[in-house]
Amino acid sequence: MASAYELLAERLRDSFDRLAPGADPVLRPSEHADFQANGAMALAKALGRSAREVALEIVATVDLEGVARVEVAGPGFVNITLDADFLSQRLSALLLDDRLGLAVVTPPRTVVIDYSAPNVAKEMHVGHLRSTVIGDSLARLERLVGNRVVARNHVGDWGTPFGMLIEHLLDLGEDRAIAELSIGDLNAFYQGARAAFDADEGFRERSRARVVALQSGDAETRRLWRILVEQSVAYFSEVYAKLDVTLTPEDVVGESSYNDALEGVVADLEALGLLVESDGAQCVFPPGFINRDGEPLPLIVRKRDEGFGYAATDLAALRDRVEHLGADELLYVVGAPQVQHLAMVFAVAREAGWLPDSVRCEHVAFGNVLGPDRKMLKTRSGESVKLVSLLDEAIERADAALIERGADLETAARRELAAHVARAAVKYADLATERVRDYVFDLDRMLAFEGDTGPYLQYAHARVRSILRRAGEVDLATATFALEDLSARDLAMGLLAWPDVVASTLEAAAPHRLCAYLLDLAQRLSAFYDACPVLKAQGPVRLERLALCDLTARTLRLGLSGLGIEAPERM
RNA sequence: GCGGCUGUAGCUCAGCGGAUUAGAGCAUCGGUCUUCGGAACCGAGGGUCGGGGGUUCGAAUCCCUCCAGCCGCACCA
Repeated sequence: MASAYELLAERLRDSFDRLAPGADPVLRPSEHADFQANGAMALAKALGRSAREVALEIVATVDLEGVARVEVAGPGFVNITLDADFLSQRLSALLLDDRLGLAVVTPPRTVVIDYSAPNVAKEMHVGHLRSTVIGDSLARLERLVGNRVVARNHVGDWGTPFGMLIEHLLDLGEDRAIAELSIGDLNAFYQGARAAFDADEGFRERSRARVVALQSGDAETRRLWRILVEQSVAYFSEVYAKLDVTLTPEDVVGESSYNDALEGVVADLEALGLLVESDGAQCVFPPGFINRDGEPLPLIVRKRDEGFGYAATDLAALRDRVEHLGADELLYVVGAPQVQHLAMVFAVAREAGWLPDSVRCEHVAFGNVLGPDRKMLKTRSGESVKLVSLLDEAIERADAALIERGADLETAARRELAAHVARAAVKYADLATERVRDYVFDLDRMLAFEGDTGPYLQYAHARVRSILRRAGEVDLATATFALEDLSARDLAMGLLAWPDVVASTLEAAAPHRLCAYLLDLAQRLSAFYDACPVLKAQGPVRLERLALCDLTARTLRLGLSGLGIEAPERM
């Protein structure tokens, strides 16, 4: 089923097209009408006629019989107001639709989403929060519209630090090292290794030798390395569970997975004539990238010491995703500082023919999480903050808030609810502002149960669910929608917007649009049941109101699920 | 130096190919309803949309320029 928006857009395009082939209207929701269509001014110019005349002609020719009323509103635009019957029909259709009007993409597209990407034997910190939460929301939404999602957790499991980490593991003894890693004390482990490396020349030498052994495939070294990887991945899984994120160990495809493909990347670039030697390194110079001296900037594929840089790994991963996974879309949920690097990787991949124009490839960049001082979030001692400790603190505070509000629950149930609320608070705060901006991590603000927060949305849902529970078993399918009260009509318009919001959110890879929509919907809901008592009403009016409540509850729940946020029945 | 991102109400932020009076949340003030869960609703005050130019009938939005903050600019990923 096409959304009301799509239907209007199509009819309008027909009308514009009749006046001037190829003319394209802009349609958007408006405060002054249900929708506003712009573009008559441009059309008038192209035709050499007056804007008003053209607008009148649009009104006369657009075929919205039985759908909407169109009227001239200003020099370059027209207002569109949906007919009550049409609205009512639409709502009735939604009642029978689990997806609330959301169309399934056919045929499904394969969307590869690269997100989270923590480092082995290194603590997850708030920087990983953003990639993980944003990536997971996009993954959930892509699945919701019927696309096939391949999550790739590009874990940092290779490179020179592993010489040092393996030697440290041996110094501690395997059992103790595993014990340290398995309780999630990755900071202590990593810093222990770092300290030994900085202090002890002998350790440094052993580390260097160990890197060589690792890279040459020495069996015992590989075994030790695997311990580090497995312990870390197990720990990451615990964090993902605590965050309620859909990533699994199967999604972990670390940097090392591409080792065997790196030679091929270099050889193929060479064969394509793209490879240039510069200062002993093998480079590609994609056009348009300049260094600080105004000279072309290289993407270093192979270093002077014959080692491969991360550009080679990224290129190998990209090839794999297009050639073997059959990606139609590649999304890289990676921090904003990597813009130039990724732009260069994409440019080289396009040049090499590894990334066809038909494949959408996007760096889903995001800004930093800041502390109250508006600088990068750090502990008092200057270390980065452990992600789990932030989550644990959020849960404690949510629990305290529930107790304070007199939550009538067993302890275990209350603790579980607190975890739901805490996740909602943290995730919503992360998702609700435009990705590329930095934001301040402030638990007080996030956990407020009023205003623009995750818990508020959960509350709105729980409250409307409570009304529906009290109403008992009712057959809503027979509801009809008169929408006599303005607040009911506003709510209905909000419900109809759902599919378009999802589409727009995915198009821009911008979950904050969905956040804004859900908040707006919750506000329309409040206004509605303030003005329209549900359970006190009788007959068809009661049925209509119950149906609106039901649709809103389902939209909130489904929308929150797309953000990775649970919608509890009670709270 | 070059490039990128950010700059909108006291605070936190929306504003998605230009369009009617620039919106929301928090905070402040006032009001409503003998509360279908008040974690409510309605309203008011509060804005040189960083500054300045330009394009346009019309600019927070497009172009140029300047200012401020952050980030990146060859072998660590």
